[in-house]
Amino acid sequence: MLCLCGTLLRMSTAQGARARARTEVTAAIKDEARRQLAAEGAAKLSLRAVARELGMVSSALYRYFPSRDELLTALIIDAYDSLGEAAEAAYAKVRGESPARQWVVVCEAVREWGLARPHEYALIYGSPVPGYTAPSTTVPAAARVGLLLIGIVRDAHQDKGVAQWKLPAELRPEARRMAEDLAPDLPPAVVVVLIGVWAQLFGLVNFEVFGQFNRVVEDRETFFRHAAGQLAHHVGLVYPRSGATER
Amino acid sequence: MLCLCGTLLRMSTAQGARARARTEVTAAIKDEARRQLAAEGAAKLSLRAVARELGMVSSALYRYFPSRDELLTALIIDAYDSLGEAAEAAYAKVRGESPARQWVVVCEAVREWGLARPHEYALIYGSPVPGYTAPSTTVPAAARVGLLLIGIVRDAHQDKGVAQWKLPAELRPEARRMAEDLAPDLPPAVVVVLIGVWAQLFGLVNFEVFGQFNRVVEDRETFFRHAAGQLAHHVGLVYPRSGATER
DNA sequence: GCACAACAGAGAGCACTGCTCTTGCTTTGG
DNA sequence: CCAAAGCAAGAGCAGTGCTCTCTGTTGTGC
Repeated sequence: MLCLCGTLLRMSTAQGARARARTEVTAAIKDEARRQLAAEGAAKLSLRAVARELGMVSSALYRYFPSRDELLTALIIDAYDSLGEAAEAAYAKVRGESPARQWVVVCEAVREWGLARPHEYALIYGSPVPGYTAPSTTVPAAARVGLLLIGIVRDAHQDKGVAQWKLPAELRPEARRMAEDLAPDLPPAVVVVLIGVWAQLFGLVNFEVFGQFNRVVEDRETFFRHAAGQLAHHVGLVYPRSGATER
Repeated sequence: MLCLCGTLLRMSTAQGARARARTEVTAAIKDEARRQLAAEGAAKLSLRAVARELGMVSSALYRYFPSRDELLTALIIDAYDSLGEAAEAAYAKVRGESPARQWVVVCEAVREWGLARPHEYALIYGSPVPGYTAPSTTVPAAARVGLLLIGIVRDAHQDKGVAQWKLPAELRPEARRMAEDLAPDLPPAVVVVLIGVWAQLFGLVNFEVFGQFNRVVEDRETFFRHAAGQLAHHVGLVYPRSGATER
């Protein structure tokens, strides 16, 4: 036990030359893979090409990633983390401001991240590429943006309460379940709307990143800000200036 | 001119044995490709495997589709059409009923179509697979569901008017533009919300089809019906029983 | 300090892919 | 009836993921 702890500690802090080289090569592989991903898309990402570009033979690459799909999942996790970081950074900049503004700013950060890296975005919010389901190792990284959005609503709720909708009876048990799992301190009705709005946000970003808005929406930034504001309104966050949109 | 017309007419009505064989083989190829698509996903769809299964040699297949990507775009168009047909069929069944109900029923049809054929759904609403942008030949087929939704709102509007939101000033020019292109007979504010809701609908379906709701939403059908109802509410369609959801 | 094990890279090779080109054969239209 | 066009087949090229074997190298326990 203690011995194992010691080993782990030593490996993570003062790693030997070999271990360091390993992490460096691993990082180099992921970097080059990310470059190819950005250039050509996930479909054309090739292990051999990555190896070639790195000046090593393709079989050597399998010492670091047991398969192409494993490389891809590593990139997926990194992408989730990068997106989460971008969202959290945007959130940090508006910490003191109104919940609605925080919400819109985080949404815009997600959108901008996706527009800047369409292929990485496609990796995580497009169709799942490798097999069928993304391995469960991606779950924690994937949850970051969602948790951030929940946090914003939670703060607003603890502050002065959020407007909430009345749920139809058939949805109430499910709503209770979801609230218990995700945010026990929030009213079930809010959690239900939140989950829906979460998906809808990525619907908006998807359509823009994947070009479905081409020749439909022109001034997409303004449009998105408006839509994100409506989503905020929908989860009960109200703009201080009494609503940018109203009946 | 006349001669050409005659030729075209003859080709489309009483096509020769060769032409018939060609359309038959083309259909068989697409069928087999669709089968493999459903079984393994777009990434593993292989021209050679399709040819093998059909008992022909791979090079022969290039007489019918000039490349793998062309085959895929053919499948994409078919998928759009199939989805559009499903949506229109669902719409036809509730023609006389309230706009809100029509809306929800069409949304549910989209969801069910996607859940039944996740890979075909991924082809059209997931990340664009072939190169970068889907060729413009897919546009008309792609618009069917959107036009159907617009139609529902238009009918409701002509009937008794729909509730509409006040737009912020910065969005008004863009709103006018969008309304002019898509539905000149609808108020710009409605069109803006409609486009947003259109994207949000597919955000909901995306998350469900691609498994983002796994371990988050359990009773997904009820949840979706509720969310679709809220979207209807959002575009100004109101339930006859004074709203399934209210403040 | 040294032997042994774990590791890293190289190369060959397998089965597969998309795609091209050439070669015969069949159908079709003038 | 015959040239032209359409079709299938086969060989072949360049590329892919992945495995296996074979060398060196590096780190570790005795």
